[in-house]
Amino acid sequence: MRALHRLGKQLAIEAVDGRVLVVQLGMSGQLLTTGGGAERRAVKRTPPQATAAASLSTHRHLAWHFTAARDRSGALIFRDPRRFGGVSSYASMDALRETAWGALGPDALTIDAPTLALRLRGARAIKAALLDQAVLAGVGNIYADEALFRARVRPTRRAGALTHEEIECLATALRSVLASAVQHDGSTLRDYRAPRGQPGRAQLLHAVYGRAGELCLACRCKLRHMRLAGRTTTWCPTCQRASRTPAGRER
DNA sequence: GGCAGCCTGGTT
DNA sequence: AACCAGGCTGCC
Repeated sequence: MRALHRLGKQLAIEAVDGRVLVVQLGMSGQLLTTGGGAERRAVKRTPPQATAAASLSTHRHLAWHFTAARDRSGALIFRDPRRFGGVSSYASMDALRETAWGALGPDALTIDAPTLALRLRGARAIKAALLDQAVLAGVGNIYADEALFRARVRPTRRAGALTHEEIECLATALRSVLASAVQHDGSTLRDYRAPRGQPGRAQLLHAVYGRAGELCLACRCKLRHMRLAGRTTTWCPTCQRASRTPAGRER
């Protein structure tokens, strides 16, 4: 392998000959690793019950086997119970960038406010815009809700009607929510596992996702939920106001 | 734009 | 049996 690339939720594996495989995990996909020197070290630190939760040996659709010296060979496994994910190939990174990746928006992990402002045009709901990978690449249902909560923007707000201040806040929220999720090995709600098979811990940090009916961590009022852009959407009716708060009122 | 449909499995 | 789930495509 020559290099790894990522744009949004897509991972590109560039081979030595320049050809590229793109992995998209979809809803339930996982990339798991076995063997290699690192696993032995990781196993020592992993409690036995952590691996007993779910069988990671079913629904294995694809595996790449690597050989290396001194018994350090291993494999990379693509596992996807729900089969919404997939792997596709491209002749080169240029070919990928000219086609699939050319249609994606800028990466959400490093989005800045001016760039975000340029992307958020139109009358549709801000949440629908955030979920659109052509607008911004890398935000799914969990982190759209989490970022909107942190930015105190109601998901139904028209994307093109956000104030400069709100966009600034939203860009910062997107970066920090995603960076935190990466740092915590992602959100394991059911299927997802980090490469060594360990569950993520980012779900412990969710302020709104999956908490409809519970109390807002900031204001203690009851979190509401609705269907938006075909997805369950949870928000705080007090913290995330329907329109910009008039000057002089709270913050 | 919204939304059915893709697919499996867990919960109600 | 019906409904729900982390995503995305294609069809109105």
